[in-house]
Amino acid sequence: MPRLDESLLTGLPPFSRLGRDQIREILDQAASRRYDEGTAIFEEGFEADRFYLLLDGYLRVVRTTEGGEQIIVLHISPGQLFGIAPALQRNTYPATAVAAAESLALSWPVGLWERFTREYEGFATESYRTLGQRLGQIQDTLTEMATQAVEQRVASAVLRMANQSGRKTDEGIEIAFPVTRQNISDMTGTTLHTVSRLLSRWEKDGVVRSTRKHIVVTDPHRLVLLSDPQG
DNA sequence: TCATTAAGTATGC
DNA sequence: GCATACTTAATGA
Repeated sequence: MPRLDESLLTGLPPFSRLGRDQIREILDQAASRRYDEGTAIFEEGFEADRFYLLLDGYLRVVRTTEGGEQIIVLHISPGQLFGIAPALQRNTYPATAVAAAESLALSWPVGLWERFTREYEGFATESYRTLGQRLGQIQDTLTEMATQAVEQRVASAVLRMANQSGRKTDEGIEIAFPVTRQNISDMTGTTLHTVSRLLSRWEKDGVVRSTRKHIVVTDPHRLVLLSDPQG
């Protein structure tokens, strides 16, 4: 395995307080792997033998119901830790992580978790901050699901992806990874047909522009209004 | 208001 | 040319 460059981790929150030598130590123990779009990094219920950091790409965190339907719980962006089951005192992964685009991740054996939190200043704090933020986001979507109409939920989901991964283009804010209507319906608890109809209408109204697996938010402000029940 | 069924077109390997 | 993505209309809970 090629030696990993220290610049991969410098500046990332979990490691920002560490010196060069410590970053070197951490990298020397890491495995680095590339994942094709659609590949699972790990699966729900399986033994959590490693924890991960996403260097490049985007992930969908997915849970499957008894009925076999998929629910997209959240997305992971570059620089974020994921699969941190040890922080939850778990020995199995609570969800499946799937590469939404071609992705690159580092990973370490769970056995190192305890040492990381003990020896690397800021690592524990950042991990729990990440968990807290995710819990907050999950709670938000949960309340949204229970209280808001479909159009508001879909608008929020699209905005969330645009905010998290959006890159600005002359057209507007472009979601940086491939998303299907089905994916969005898996995030919002509706059907792909309803999502398709909404996107078609929004496109006609000049709020978004979309082609297959690709969405650009051309009028973010209008979309924010659409996500608001008062509209 | 929204899911379901159904029947079609478009797109990309 | 085939699978996958997407669109649209009709129907009914």
